[in-house]
Amino acid sequence: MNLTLSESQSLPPQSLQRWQEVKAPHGIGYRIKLLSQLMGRQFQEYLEPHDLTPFHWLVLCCLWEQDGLATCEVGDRLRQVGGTLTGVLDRMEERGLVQRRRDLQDRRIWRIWLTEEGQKLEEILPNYATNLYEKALEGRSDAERRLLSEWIDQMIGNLS
Amino acid sequence: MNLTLSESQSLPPQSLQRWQEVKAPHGIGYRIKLLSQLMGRQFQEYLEPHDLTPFHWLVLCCLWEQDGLATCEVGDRLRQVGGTLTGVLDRMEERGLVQRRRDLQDRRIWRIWLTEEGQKLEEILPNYATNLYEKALEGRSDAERRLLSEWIDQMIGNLS
DNA sequence: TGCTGATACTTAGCGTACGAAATAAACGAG
DNA sequence: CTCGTTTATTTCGTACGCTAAGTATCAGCA
Repeated sequence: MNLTLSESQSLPPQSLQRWQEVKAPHGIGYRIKLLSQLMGRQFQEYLEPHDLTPFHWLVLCCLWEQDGLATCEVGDRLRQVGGTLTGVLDRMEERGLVQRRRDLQDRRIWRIWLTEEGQKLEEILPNYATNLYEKALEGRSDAERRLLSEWIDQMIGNLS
Repeated sequence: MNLTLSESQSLPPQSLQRWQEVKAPHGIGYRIKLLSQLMGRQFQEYLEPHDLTPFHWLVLCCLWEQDGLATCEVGDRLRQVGGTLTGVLDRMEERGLVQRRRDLQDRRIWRIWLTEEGQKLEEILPNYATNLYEKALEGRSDAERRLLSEWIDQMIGNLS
């Protein structure tokens, strides 16, 4: 079996389907996730003093944008499956950053709400998301920025 | 504490040290690792039929380039710490892809050697590494390619 | 020869990450 | 109103990925 790219078109339909049906992220969450992977250690060292993992911070970013998201909505934004979220949210709840409450209309849904501590952190870590992204584009012309931004989008699956 | 990027210069020296002392990768291994993260599922689906995880494939790439590497040399190329490698190599050995043998000169070192099956896979998965990287740059002009390539290098820590 | 520090690797513990199976709740057709 | 399907979440098992601590070996030096 030859797996060169010229043959990537002939992947079983199901595989392609699964790749394409990935939902578009809302906001800048996934880009940040990508960057946090790229930045690696350096990124963690910013968060360490606050006893936050990158993942915790990403969840907080989502909630700062809109509090009371459902677990699956957070998953959509961060492109994580439910199984992963469960453990992360467990630890965040234990750590006192968020609280889970059941949706009153649809009792299948658990909504995630920021605690007071979670809200406070937004002020302590201001604009970090934007700055992290900007740093990657630092010193680039507008044309270059557009290209890079567009390229990232293409790489992670033709996002809007 | 303000964590905007303008203050990233004032990180404790030790932290900066740790970030900068990351060793440069040999060959294209780390770029591929980066791309495999970006490509995500799609990438795994290529490897699945061969019962390979992306990590297994990366280790194989290193060994195809040079067989009989020490564990720490593989770690350098893939930018992984020893603790991570141990488990991965355990599974690869169990799976019959590689074999660990002690270095005769320096008995602290365990060298990783491809088994027959590991060697065969090189022919089954030809040029995939290069093609994966090329696909990301597909349809770009030379100038754009240079920029993107340069930018990736910058992002992952000023590689050579 | 025996001590000391460096080096290569393993072990342990924690936190992601995924898919698949299980559970619970909502919903639509008859 | 009930049955089967869909949807939201959790649980389970496996595989990274990191740090810190432990073990074995080497290498230099008195």
